[in-house]
Amino acid sequence: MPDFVKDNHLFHNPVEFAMSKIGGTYKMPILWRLKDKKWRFSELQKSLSHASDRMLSKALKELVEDGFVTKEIFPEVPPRVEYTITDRGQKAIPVIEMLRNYGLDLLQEFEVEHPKR
Amino acid sequence: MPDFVKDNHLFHNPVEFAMSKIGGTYKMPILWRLKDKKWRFSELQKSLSHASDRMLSKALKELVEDGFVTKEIFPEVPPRVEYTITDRGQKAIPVIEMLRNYGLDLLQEFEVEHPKR
DNA sequence: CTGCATCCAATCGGATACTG
DNA sequence: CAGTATCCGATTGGATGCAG
Repeated sequence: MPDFVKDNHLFHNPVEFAMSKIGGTYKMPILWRLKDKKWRFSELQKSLSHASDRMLSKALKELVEDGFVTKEIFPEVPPRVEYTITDRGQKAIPVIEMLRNYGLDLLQEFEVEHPKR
Repeated sequence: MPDFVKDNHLFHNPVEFAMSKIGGTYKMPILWRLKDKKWRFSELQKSLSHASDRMLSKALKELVEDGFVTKEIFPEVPPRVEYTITDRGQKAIPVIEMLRNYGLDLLQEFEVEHPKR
């Protein structure tokens, strides 16, 4: 696999390219939630409580630009926006699922403790 | 999946934990190369030509510390060091392979052009 | 409600120089 | 040959304030 260029950015392997599209802290968690149903911005915000709205907004915007998610704006007051996963986004779900399961295995191996709550 | 703590660092989901172990620019390419055989530092350096030796050294060190790779030092002059994948590292290979194939699919979809050489 | 602007802190990665 | 030390720029992510 030779190097290649996309959007004026240099990549060295397919994994690097994939991670540029669905990597980062929030994109996979977002796609994972959109797997089964539409979500509103505020619902995602509540679910991904550790994400600032700026980061959430940024991740969603890129996912929409790259065609993994569609955005629907309802001209109401107050405004309502719904995010839906696309076919391209659905193709990422098995990858995310495998990464999830692998992460769960690793957690076992490293004997991670869960905090009391 | 609740949040959890490991090595004084907070994680929010299994994917995030997995990526903290095998993510970053160089770890997967390294593991992928070690899949079938031992590699010397200089061989990895030559193969991952875009990685500075500092970055390569850093990634290898973390992979060794986390038990994905073992390091064997031969007391010769000049010194020789060989890196070998462990069982834990082998478990990452199917994940990397899936991510690779997914990346290749995405490259097709996005119709990435390869530079002339 | 949805999200952008601005500013800032932390992390990541590159360049260079140097050592056992 | 196989790294480490140092310095620096780029990128990522958080906090706050504000706007349609």
